[in-house]
Amino acid sequence: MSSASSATLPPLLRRIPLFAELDEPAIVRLAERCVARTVGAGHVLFTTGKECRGLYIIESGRVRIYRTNPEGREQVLHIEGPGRAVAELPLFDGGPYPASAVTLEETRLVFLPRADFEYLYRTHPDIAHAIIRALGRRLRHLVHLTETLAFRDVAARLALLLVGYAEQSGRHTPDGIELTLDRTQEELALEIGAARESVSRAMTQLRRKGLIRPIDRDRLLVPDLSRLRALLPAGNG
Amino acid sequence: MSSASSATLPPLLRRIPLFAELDEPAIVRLAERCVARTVGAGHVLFTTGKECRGLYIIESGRVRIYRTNPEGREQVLHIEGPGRAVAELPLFDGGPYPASAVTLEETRLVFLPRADFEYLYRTHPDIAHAIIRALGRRLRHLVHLTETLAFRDVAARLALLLVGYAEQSGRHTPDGIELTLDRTQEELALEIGAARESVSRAMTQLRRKGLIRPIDRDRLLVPDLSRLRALLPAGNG
DNA sequence: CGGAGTCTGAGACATCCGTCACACCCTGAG
DNA sequence: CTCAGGGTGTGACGGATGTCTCAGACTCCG
Repeated sequence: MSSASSATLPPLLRRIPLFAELDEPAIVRLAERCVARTVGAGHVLFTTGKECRGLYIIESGRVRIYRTNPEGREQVLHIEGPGRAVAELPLFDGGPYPASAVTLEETRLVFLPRADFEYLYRTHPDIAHAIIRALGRRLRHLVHLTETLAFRDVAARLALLLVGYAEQSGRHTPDGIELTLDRTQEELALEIGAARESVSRAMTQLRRKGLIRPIDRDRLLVPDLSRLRALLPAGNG
Repeated sequence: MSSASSATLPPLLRRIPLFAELDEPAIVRLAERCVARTVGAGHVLFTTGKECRGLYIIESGRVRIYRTNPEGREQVLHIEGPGRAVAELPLFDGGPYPASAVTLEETRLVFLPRADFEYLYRTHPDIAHAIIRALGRRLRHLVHLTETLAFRDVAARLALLLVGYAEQSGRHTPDGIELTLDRTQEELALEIGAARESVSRAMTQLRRKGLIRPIDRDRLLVPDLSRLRALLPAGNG
């Protein structure tokens, strides 16, 4: 962890979408209050029920937000990457963290204490609005996740996840959409609320149906996205 | 459906928490833009994916927010009652409705068109803040629902629901907490993402363990709330 | 009184999926 | 090269739960 009143912080803050439109004095003031820190993979930022001290903004790396049950099973709620903020919600309603957060890889974070965050969004309505949009995005995602968990079997949930990846980061090729799966089946399982073995079996199932084709260890091809999508709940992507 | 520029609307709006703090001119202006309507039970207000036209505020009655899958199964996301707003989310991000809404009983609604709502929350930061809190409440609820669906069996999910009812509307008696269950098992099943028969079985299970005791057709007694709560996921209520 | 409709409880059954167990593959360290 | 460790594929098994079916109870209405 390192103090962050250095001269390098303001331009860095400006690269964060949330703060992009702030004027220079606001950025400088912000930089004085922020603390930048770099943490390794697997670092727990906060856990369910703990009091919220401030806002985390991801500069680089990825953070997984999840809930655990008493038996240790885990359900991933969402994964946030560079430029995204984490834990805006408890800042607004003053409640505890509703979930836990852990870094997936080495991650550089900017931490903004709660009081300064409040000042910021009260003086800058655009920031408040941006935060509302972020909350909205998260709410939509959770609605979707809820339906997925409630209705679909493991193969469909996996298909849903793959469609998401394909749309987000897939590369179009003559044979279909190629995507890099930089996660283990264990991690996929946490995201769709299933056991690792079930994911393995679901993969096999999708492969047998010709919906996906492995290329090598961590890449696969989706020959026909629409066929994969056909397994999904209707009315969304 | 009836126009609502009558003199009765302003005091009515003031009873709604969201607008409680508005000054008189704002309330009057708001009343001019609102449309009040009364609809019967089972009226569908909007469905998943449809474009959002404005904000609904419930004056009396109850509205169920839910998602359906292609096979017709339904998952209730939440149920809102008098004083609550419905569908704030799409108003902020301009997206479609993430879920569907239907009235559970005869319900009186105030409808506020989107453009007027935007003007309102841009000119009244307190309103924006109240809306954020409402979104936050909903987000917390969904996080909780997600964990419940992902982790717990039907009996535990039912126990969770009953604890909620007991805390919200239970009457304390010498024998324990008495609560009126004004819903059929079918409705309970939709809320916890289960089949009607499973709810029936879970009820039996809870009864056998002495966690609940039926009083009559639609009332039951919870002799010891803490024992019921013990079935729940740890760390929340 | 009787009949229709709704709600509930319960049994039979199939299915999905989590868990346990184990074999195989690949990689990297020694 | 050899071996340990992580990731993956697969089989066996049992438990939870959805579906189907039916019976009994209650309400409403004539």
